[in-house]
Amino acid sequence: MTRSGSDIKVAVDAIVFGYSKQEGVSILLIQRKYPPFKNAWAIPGGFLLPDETLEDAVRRELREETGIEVNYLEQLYTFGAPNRDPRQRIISIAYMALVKSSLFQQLKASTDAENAQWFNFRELPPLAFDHKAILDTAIERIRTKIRYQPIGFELLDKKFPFADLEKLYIALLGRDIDRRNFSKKMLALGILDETNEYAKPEGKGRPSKMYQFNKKRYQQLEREGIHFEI
Amino acid sequence: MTRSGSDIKVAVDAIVFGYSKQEGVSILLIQRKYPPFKNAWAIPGGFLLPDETLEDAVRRELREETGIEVNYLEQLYTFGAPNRDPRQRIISIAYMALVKSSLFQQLKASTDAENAQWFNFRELPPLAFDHKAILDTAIERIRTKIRYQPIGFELLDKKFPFADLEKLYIALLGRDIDRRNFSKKMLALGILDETNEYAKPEGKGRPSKMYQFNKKRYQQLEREGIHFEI
DNA sequence: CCAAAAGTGTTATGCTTACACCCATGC
DNA sequence: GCATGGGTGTAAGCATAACACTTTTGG
Repeated sequence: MTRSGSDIKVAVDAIVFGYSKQEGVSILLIQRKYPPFKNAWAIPGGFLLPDETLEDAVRRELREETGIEVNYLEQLYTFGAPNRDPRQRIISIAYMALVKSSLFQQLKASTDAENAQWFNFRELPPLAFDHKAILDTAIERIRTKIRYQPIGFELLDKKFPFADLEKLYIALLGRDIDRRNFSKKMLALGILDETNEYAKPEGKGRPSKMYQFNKKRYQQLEREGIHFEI
Repeated sequence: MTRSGSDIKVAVDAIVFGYSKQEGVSILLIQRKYPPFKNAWAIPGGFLLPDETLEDAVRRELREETGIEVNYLEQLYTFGAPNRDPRQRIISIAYMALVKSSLFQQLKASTDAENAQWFNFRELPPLAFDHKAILDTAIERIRTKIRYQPIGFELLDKKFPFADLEKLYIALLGRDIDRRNFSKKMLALGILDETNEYAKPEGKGRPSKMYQFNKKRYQQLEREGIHFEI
């Protein structure tokens, strides 16, 4: 075993996804105030403290830099190329985070997060460091994962109109999906519960029933070895 | 951004898988010579040097500790709980590595790797640190991944009898698979090329044709968006 | 009553699964 | 010639994919 590693630093970064029917899928970026890459956009993140877990570090950095609280966090990949930061060797453990729709919309509206800003995931600005690669990895991950794990619900509110779920899938997958087949599959699995609430109609159109993700039921199916796939 | 991280060290660890028809799926472990966990078995690995890539570090450590050269390497997960090492904070970036069958069998035979040893993946000894968790992650990963990515071939030789491939799947998945359906699917995709060689019969039974993985064809299918699934 | 969005069933097709007998070799 | 492992096809069932009209609301 070779003993070394002393002047290598460890950081965490988080790709935060938000969603609303109007804005689509968005990603939270911050604008750098100092060189290198001064004024460029970057993924929020920072150095790991000596006694905190990786996840705690991510949550802390997000709080400090953007004021956000996420409700889903998943480790993505660790980026460690020797020259990814021009100043010194930094290993970055990247996480993917998801924010509930209502919170995302509040944040969109507020100006609290001084230099943080949401960008549609298809119209991203140039990014600092190797953050483009990190982001691509995250987008790839969420796209793949939404097809066989119920992470989409983490981007929606507790109760949501069915059409919002469908639009989320369309936005992420970048292609149309058949509404009938989609609802058939979702409802057949029993992981969606109908509520007796209705969405307030916005402008025109028939108001939709509100649905709710049934996590218990999902975990039950998971234990039985039943997987869904869209 | 919080500046810190100075006395956190970075290590890489590798879960090395080997396979032979006789031995089944095996994992390479080393026996620790010094405390903590003196004499306990552990996953090979060590500290990252200031200027090497993560993959280079893994390959170097494997060479140093076990004399092995792997032909497939994939980042698995990063383990960083504050107390995973009793001495100090160590972040470990774990990799999964695969070794070709013939090389695995050479290594089994040789005593070069003084304190390194292969263990069947179902009969593992108690492990040092959090290495059990790392190993479980790796086993889970290879099991899932072999079903939709052609990583099984990385454990076999360039040319192999079809039955070996089948046995590898049976060993990894831990259940029988239907020989006819399995070969139908594999051959239908065209990712396996028949050679005109035959395996030397060992003892009894009809000798089997040797097959070869057609990587180009697989990459072609991948580009066309066609996925296989066992 | 018109425009917009929600809600809902049926059929065809392809894929997956289940299943059993013959073949080539060594001893 | 027998024991061992290799090689092969077909039919049923199931899941997926394709497809369009009716309902409810606001204006």
